[in-house]
Amino acid sequence: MLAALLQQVPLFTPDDVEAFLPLWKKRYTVNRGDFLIRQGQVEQYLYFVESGTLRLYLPTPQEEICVGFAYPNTLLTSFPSLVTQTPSQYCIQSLRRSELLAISKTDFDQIQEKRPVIGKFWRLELEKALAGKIEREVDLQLPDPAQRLERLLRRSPHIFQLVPRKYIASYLRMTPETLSRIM
Amino acid sequence: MLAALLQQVPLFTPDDVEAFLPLWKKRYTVNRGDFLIRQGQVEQYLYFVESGTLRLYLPTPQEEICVGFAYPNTLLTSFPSLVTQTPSQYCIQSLRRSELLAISKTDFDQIQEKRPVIGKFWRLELEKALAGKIEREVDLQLPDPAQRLERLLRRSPHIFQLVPRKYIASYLRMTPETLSRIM
DNA sequence: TGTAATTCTTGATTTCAATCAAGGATTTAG
DNA sequence: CTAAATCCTTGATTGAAATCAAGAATTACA
Repeated sequence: MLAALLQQVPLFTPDDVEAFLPLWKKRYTVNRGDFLIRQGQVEQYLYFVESGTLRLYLPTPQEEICVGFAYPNTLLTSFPSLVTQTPSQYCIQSLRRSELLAISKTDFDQIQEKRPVIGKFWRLELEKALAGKIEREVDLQLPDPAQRLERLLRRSPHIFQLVPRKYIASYLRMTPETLSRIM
Repeated sequence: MLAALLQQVPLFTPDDVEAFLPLWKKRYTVNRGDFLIRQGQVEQYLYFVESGTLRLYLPTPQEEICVGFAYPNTLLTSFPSLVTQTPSQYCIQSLRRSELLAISKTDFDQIQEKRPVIGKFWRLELEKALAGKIEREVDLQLPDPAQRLERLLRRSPHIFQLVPRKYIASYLRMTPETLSRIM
């Protein structure tokens, strides 16, 4: 599954894939409600979701602010913690039984040094992620809840099949009641 | 100025800097109100701000949504347009006389291929930018305007010296009146 | 430097989403 | 399969920020 995905990256030779794939050695199975990482822990892994659904959120005194979701074929990590090796602000919780593969930061850093093409792959992933966050930034600034919903429906309709509405509402910075009224 | 900054990047040898620096060959001077890029144009350059202040915004039928600022020693571009080579959604406007250096996308791509260390430099810049956007995403989701202001004051106090309040208000998704009342 | 343009502040009013509340639907898990 | 928990919907009310408005302060530039 990860294999299929990596094989389709045009940058990679079969040899690259063969070197990369075995580094994804940890297999995680997390049940509904379990945490992949909690606030305060330092992120050590980059994950690949094989099955299931997860939510990323920031716990605050007032509420849990949902900042993202992960589902099959997505990469997942507490990014700022991973790159700076500081305690994570965010929690990652599984919304159902989920299966993941993981590569450690050190293995990932090393193979990027050894194989520049994997460094380039990661650069392209970062570029995609950054462009996505810039889109998202605009979404969040739209003053009308219906507009925010519309943009999410357009860009990620599948989320509505996977994730309870209350989390989507938080992600769209509105209450579940408001989301219910405009859907 | 850019030279000083690049020399301080630990990754770079003097030879790297010598290869990189001359590619920043375009010099732009833009006056107050001038545009570096308008909606619909395809971004060709990565800019470095030598002096001045600029704002990045999304024009919408209802309002101009401010999504960022640039000031001396920052890199600047209409990022999604640059990486995907599609028309920019965003405008970049100068808020005062500003001077910039620019490197073309093609030159930048080429030197990253030739010198992996510059690819790595860019990867690290992307990681920083992405971590910053993730912080920003949380800032925008905070329901209380005073909290959003507080976080910006903490992280970027200098922009309050550089940028008219009305743009900062938009950036914080509130009206200038609200910002005035809570400052 | 003086004048026009722009930006900021403050007050009064309105609007729209949050909150509070309760019943109904769906999902989970034993 | 059933009970319990969770989640969603709908209505009534409240509250906080947007809007509207006007005057003051600041900044631009000729």
